[in-house]
Amino acid sequence: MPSGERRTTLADVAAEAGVSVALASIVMRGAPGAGAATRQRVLDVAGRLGYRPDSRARLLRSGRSHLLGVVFDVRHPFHVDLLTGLYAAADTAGYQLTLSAVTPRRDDRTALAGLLQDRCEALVLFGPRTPVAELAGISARLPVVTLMRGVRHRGLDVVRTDDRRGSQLAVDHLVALGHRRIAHVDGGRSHGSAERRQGYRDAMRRHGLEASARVVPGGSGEDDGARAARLLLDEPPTAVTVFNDLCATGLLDVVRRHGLRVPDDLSVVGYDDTAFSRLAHIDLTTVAQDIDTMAAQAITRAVARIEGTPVAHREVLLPPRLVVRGTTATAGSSPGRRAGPPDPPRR
Amino acid sequence: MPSGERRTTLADVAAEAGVSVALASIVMRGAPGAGAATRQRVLDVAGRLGYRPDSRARLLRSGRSHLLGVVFDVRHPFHVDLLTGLYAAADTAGYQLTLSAVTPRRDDRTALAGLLQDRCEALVLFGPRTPVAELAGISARLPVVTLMRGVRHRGLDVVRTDDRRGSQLAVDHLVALGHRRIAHVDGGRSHGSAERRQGYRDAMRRHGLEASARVVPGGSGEDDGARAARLLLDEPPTAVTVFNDLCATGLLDVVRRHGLRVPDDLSVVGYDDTAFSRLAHIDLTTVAQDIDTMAAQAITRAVARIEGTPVAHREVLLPPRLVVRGTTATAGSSPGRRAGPPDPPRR
DNA sequence: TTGAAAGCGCTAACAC
DNA sequence: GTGTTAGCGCTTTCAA
Repeated sequence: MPSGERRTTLADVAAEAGVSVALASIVMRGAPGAGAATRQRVLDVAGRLGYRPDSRARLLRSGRSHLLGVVFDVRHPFHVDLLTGLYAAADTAGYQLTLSAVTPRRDDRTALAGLLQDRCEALVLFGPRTPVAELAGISARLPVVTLMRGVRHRGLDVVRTDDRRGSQLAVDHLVALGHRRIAHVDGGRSHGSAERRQGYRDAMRRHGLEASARVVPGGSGEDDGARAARLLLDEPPTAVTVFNDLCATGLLDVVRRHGLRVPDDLSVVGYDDTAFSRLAHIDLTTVAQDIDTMAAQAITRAVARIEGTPVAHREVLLPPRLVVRGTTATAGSSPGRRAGPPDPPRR
Repeated sequence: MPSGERRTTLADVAAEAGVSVALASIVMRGAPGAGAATRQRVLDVAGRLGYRPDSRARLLRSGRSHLLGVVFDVRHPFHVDLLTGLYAAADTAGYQLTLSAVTPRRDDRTALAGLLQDRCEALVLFGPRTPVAELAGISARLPVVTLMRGVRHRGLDVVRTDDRRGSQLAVDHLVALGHRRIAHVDGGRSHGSAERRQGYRDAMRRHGLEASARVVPGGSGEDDGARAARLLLDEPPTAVTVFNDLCATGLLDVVRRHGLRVPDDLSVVGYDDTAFSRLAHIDLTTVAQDIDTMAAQAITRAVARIEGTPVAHREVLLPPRLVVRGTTATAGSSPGRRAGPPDPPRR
């Protein structure tokens, strides 16, 4: 019956070990100032009693919480992937993470409010939809680091991938394969959409291909990709860069049903290196964001702000990386599957 | 500069409003026992000062935390999907969730330890790999609800899908389509593997098909599916049920490359209804678990244990549901894509 | 309806 | 080395 006895407190341990609470506290924290024998005895008793320090009481007293609040969206696989690196980085920096999720039924504001009550020392927000004014208001009380969203405000730190550069990498890759008629499927109102489109435009211009540039309305979903494919089909290009991977799979499906072979007739580049892109079945060439560095930078920033370390720039722009898989090939290439190795190692 | 002033406390609000802290506390909690005018005044001051109650201090004093600890694994999309329903259910029950993630670099034990310090009133564990003995030990101190793992222990609550029944649904579906030579790709050491295999065996026997039953070693990854496909290829059945969706995609990829058409030459049923299975490109017939009910049941259980409400059974077994998509068709069917509606209504 | 006082479990000064 | 004292921000008796 769990509700029966009170749980073991530091006082219980101290009493059992025959020392004062303060001394027991010193031992439990691993702080200097306790005899070796005593230390061992207290530790033994604590273990035997199944003692677990109460982090709340501990933090309440010590003022600091060493807690970093994280808001992520369960719908975005990329967010979830980021958590791995974030935990590792926080651990290294000596901080704990407290997670609050955004779900289809739980918005940004709710997720944020929960963290604010938990007395986090800083907030790490994954692609927040919260208005900048609101974020700014919060950042007046505690440091806020924004990931994957280019908010421009002097109180907010931003860590994001250079999406413009990412699109350029995609176009450069296709041009190197001999493509000239390269289209771009837009992301609509999604974050990063404008940057990715601009990167495409820049690259086309740089290659002297502005004349054959073509931007088709798309979006972030599979449906959007399918719709874009139909628009493209009247006068198909030889290659296309797509806003993101999910949209790209929608496009792939439609063009294949219309008899186009990928990559023989059409090369396709996605964006984000979403988990499913790696499936042998999809095997999508895509632009990857450097997840681990993003995570590390976010934590570094947050900690620097908390501890008052000077930080040069408010915004960290990370270089993207092209992951070449099976949906891109040389322009006008003959049928046949590429012979290369499946995937470069990750992580 | 966020580090400047101390944050507003209840004492500040009380002082500013000219009342005692105790009274201010009553107002902030919405507890009865304060005059309407006073109530309004305190609320106004709190709003003006941007006061946020400190949950830690509050919980420390009141003893109860109304906090439910959740351990999930970032690698499992299914876990992430569950969070949505879990937040909703917890909210309804008047509890907060505190999340702790398992990652490739952060194990079950670490995730659990973090929550234990946070003084959760109960734990909800998603497919925990922790040894039963350890879980049992924890459950002596606070209620533990396990999801998606059939631990048998009198102190642990279990909420899971009837995987045996799930495999049977898959086989029944295939038999109804006229298949008789149906194989099963095993999940190896993964959780649920034995149940799913047993369900397959039961169903084959029930249909008088034991003679043509065939279990091929597989696993939970795409590679495992590919390997299984090669084993199957020497004497291919007309249909196959696969341990999970990821394994199924690996199998699909290989059999297609060997010239087999799906579903014309081979029907394939996956398991889990993982997000990518819905992609038009993959369009996998699969067995779905009832995510929302699982979430609701988990919370209901946890809360019942906390509040001492009697609960009939330790284990809740939820019925699975078959989702028919494009990888299954009648045995020996001629080429052509199925014409039916995309997804049938539940059950 | 309101306030004073005690104390949740712990840490941080300081004394011994 | 070790114990004493005070108090983090809040809720909770209990008395006024």
